[in-house]
Amino acid sequence: MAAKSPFTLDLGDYLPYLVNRVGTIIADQFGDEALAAHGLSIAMWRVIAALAGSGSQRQIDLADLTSTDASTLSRLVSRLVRMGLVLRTRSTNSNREVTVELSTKGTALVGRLIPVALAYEKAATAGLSREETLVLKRCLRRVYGNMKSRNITSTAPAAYRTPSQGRR
Amino acid sequence: MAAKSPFTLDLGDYLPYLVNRVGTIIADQFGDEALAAHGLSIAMWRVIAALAGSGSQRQIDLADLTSTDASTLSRLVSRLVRMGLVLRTRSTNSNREVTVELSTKGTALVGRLIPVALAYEKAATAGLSREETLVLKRCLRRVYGNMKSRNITSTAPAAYRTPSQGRR
DNA sequence: TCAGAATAGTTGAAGATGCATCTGTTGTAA
DNA sequence: TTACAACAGATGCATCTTCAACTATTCTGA
Repeated sequence: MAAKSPFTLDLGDYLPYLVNRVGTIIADQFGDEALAAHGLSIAMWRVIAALAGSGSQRQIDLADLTSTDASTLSRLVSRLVRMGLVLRTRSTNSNREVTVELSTKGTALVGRLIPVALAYEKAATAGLSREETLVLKRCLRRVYGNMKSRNITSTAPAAYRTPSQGRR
Repeated sequence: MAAKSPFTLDLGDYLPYLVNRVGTIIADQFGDEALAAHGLSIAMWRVIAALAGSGSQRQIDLADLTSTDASTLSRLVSRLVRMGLVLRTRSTNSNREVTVELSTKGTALVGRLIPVALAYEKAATAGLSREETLVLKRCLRRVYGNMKSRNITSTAPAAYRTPSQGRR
């Protein structure tokens, strides 16, 4: 096998490349084939899916959860409110916060889309053994944790995590 | 362990979610910390990295290689040409095609960035064993192949692939 | 308690992106 | 050949995203 020089780049073995193209192709297909018919974009789907998965959220937490800029999310939520899929109410415990939750209509829609989303996931992982799929997901969680803490340590003083952190 | 209902969504176990957030966090950090200083966006980096990894390309192949829309790529290349990083020449064998290649300056820049990119990849996979990293990458390639062929079969008549197709 | 910092959310404006469309070129088959 | 389809690339336009600036609220500690 060829030696790996630090000055050449093998895209097929470069993790950020692999991750980006997988994320793009799944989002494109799911968006075109499953979401478009409901007038939803991928960004909107991410919001209602996060609400379905984690319950009512403050906008800022939703932004983090969906990897969306807070300002983009603000406009996205406005749009979803206009569509009648989510409710935006002032948070009970703080007057500057806002709570976003699924409406009845939003719950119904996301409930119909979740099986479709899971079917896409199944198609995506076709041919992988159960163990491989577990490793794949566990590794992705770990990679995210690695990058996230890298970010934190550069902001906060020294919030190091043990090399065997989990995050489950 | 809790049973997996087809009507609830556990984001932390949902592949498209895991992939999207990993792709986003790596791109954001690499973009802000490594590319911005050179006046490069992630989209531009993807183009020059693809050229470094796979050599001169037609625009349409570059578009596929970088998961970028052909029209976006057209403008991206124009920008990179203006920056002196790539050259756009009429293809020798076809007059409607264009060949994009790295300039000397572009080659030099990408050569300095590749080690940085690989360092980010290393940071991202910290704590994963060599075997886990191999499985991770292999699975991502397979997932991409799965989605790509799904797409092809929906366009072409019946170009089915065997359930154990590879794609390396 | 009170001033200043931090936080949550919104908005304006610039830039990026994606879709539809256009031009020009190449491939196909009658 | 000639007509038509397919393809590569560029561009107009609408939309989306991002960054910075702004308002309003809450937290902090002197």
